[in-house]
Amino acid sequence: MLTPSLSPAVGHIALGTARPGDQFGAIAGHAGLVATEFSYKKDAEIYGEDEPADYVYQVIRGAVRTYKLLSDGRRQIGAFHLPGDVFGLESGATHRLTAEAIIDTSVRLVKRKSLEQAAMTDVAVVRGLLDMTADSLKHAEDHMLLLGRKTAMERVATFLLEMDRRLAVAGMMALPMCRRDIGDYLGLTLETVSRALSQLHDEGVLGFSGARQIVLRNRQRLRGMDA
Amino acid sequence: MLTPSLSPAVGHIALGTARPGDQFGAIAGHAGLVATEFSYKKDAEIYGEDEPADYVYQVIRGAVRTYKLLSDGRRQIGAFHLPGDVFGLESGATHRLTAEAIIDTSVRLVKRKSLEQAAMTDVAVVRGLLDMTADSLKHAEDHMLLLGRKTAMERVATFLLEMDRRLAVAGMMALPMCRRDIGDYLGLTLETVSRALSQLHDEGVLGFSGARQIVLRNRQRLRGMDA
DNA sequence: CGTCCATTTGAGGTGGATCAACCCTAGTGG
DNA sequence: CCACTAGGGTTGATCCACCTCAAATGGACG
Repeated sequence: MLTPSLSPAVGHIALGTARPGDQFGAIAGHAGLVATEFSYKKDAEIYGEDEPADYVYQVIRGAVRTYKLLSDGRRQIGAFHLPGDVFGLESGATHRLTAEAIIDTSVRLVKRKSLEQAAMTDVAVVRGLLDMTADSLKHAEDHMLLLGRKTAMERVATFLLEMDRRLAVAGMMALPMCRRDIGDYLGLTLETVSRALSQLHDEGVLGFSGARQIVLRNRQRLRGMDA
Repeated sequence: MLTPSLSPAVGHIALGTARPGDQFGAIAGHAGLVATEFSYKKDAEIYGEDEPADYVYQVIRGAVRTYKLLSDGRRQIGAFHLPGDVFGLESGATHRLTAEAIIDTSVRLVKRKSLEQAAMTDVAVVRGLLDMTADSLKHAEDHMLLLGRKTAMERVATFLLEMDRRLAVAGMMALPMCRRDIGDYLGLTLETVSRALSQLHDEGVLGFSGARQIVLRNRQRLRGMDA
């Protein structure tokens, strides 16, 4: 992992200007918490599985994938983290997934120690951490249902609706990730993802302008497909 | 859902005798928290998906499954809860999975409101809730890898090692759940689970004394199979 | 304009699902 | 105490959704 403190891109800013809806909101107001900014190039590792969890991160710009690997290289992406999302929050001492920048990405990070310090005296801080962890758990529970029981088409429909909700601007979404990432998120191969998207395109449910620029033309239909 | 307060089986006990390793440990010491005991018959629903989350539960005796359903009845069990385990802990207002007793089961429960009250003033309580939620998240992350990327045999091997760790006594485990439950936990059919177990039996990796009494004869081999 | 990688599309294979008996065993009632 | 029954479990045969392997196409960038 790159060491943030050695980077020329580092700057120090005080947390305390929480925007509405900011996931850092609950902890941002705490005096004394200092956030550092840092940037990662496409495909750069932010932290590795089982590495010490010394920082907590928030995406400012770009996109991050967190995943687990099996010994033979099979990969399961647990979540995509988009601007505003917090990731890398752990209860134990180490990270349980690897985090990588999907595209050039900027993150804000705070020292885990200082967060623990703040949490020791401020109930609102711990409460904020609890809510963020509970959000991750909710996502994981929904995703277990998808991975264990949904068909390929249902998985892709669910994915499209999730991404539409999280990153659509003006009815259009620009996916940061490739087909292989989508497959590894949905428990499918990249070919199966591609075929499902092609079929949805043929049926007029979505439109492409470039493989990663997608506009949903029939959300209702898609909701009906996600089981 | 049955209403605990109407049950004849109800009794009131003060939390405060935390055993070492008790998952309730961090919150049990808090003065004023009252736990109620309650029992459920085999297959009884403890709470339903989207019902108000008014209580948090701990298994005393028996076993609980928590699951999500798709509209056509496909089911994904997210976790099995065994004696000592806490379940039903939510950040939002409602439960996100359904909970059912697998066999006759006793639970301890505390009012969510009183927990929130305690959490408001006591950092240790929130911290306890955070740690328990983080444990659930860790399990969910591991399970996503299993559901998305492991083969049937790898899933069953992982399941056996998990149950061995959690409920083996004297090298033997008594599974409380049927093959269908195991399948719905692992994202497989009950037939596939049965075939995998039979194969492991034929290979001498495990022994049966009744379909649900299993003894692992070669844990190392099993660990090698769980990928 | 050419190169490279992502994506699409095609053809064929397969792991696990489905459908269908059959078997075991715990529980029940005679 | 044993025959009967029902529900859980096993096993077999077949099917098919998705994977694998392979090739063609396309789009971004130098």
